[in-house]
Amino acid sequence: MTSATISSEIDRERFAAVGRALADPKRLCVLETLAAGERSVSELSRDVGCQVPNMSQHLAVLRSAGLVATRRDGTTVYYRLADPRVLETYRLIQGLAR
Amino acid sequence: MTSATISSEIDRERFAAVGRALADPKRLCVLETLAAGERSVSELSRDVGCQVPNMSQHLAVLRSAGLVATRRDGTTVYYRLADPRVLETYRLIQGLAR
DNA sequence: CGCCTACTTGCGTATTTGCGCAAGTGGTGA
DNA sequence: TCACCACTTGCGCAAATACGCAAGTAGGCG
Repeated sequence: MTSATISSEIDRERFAAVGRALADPKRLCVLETLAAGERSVSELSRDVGCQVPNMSQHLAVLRSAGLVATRRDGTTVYYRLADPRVLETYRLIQGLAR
Repeated sequence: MTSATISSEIDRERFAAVGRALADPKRLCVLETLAAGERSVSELSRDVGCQVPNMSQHLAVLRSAGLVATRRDGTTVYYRLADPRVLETYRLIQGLAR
């Protein structure tokens, strides 16, 4: 299956949303961190090096693109990678960027 | 190899450039079109549905991200996918976007 | 050389995006 | 109920981006 599959404009818009989620270094850093296991917002904020509200916004982008999922425990929200293919995709991108 | 590989900030910036190239529906349409074989700028412009200068800029983004390559024949410039992994990555993204 | 075609680049503008900071929401425990 | 903690949301601003249009560049041909 090397043939071209032409998508609808609406579908391409959804695919582009995934691309946009992968278009920021901080969000990629989040994915790398989450590859080691789930993390709370404040932990991610500290590890990635940005303020908590900013991290929350980045996580919202990743979440709405379907790349991460959440679990709540008390007042703490834990984020994790939503699918192994997220890392797979990121690794492919890393390989392309040379 | 499920462990996390933490990249440098500089590397993540390059990875993010690939993500940015994949963050626009028109550019994704270009990739789908090029999956069927190389195309000239004017052909892509017609197929994707935008003006030639606009297409040229989109192609410059894809080119600087290393996703497409060019060949010149006379005054015509033909673009093609630079690597099979480009399509592979795009297909993974399509799969993630559900 | 002049002229045409194919493409690239520059420029102005409207829209989007990342960020900091302030304010709001929601769960927990005294 | 009150205070506290973790997180989300709203707002304003600077920077980046997509687009249309005009102008510039480059190769081919008479």
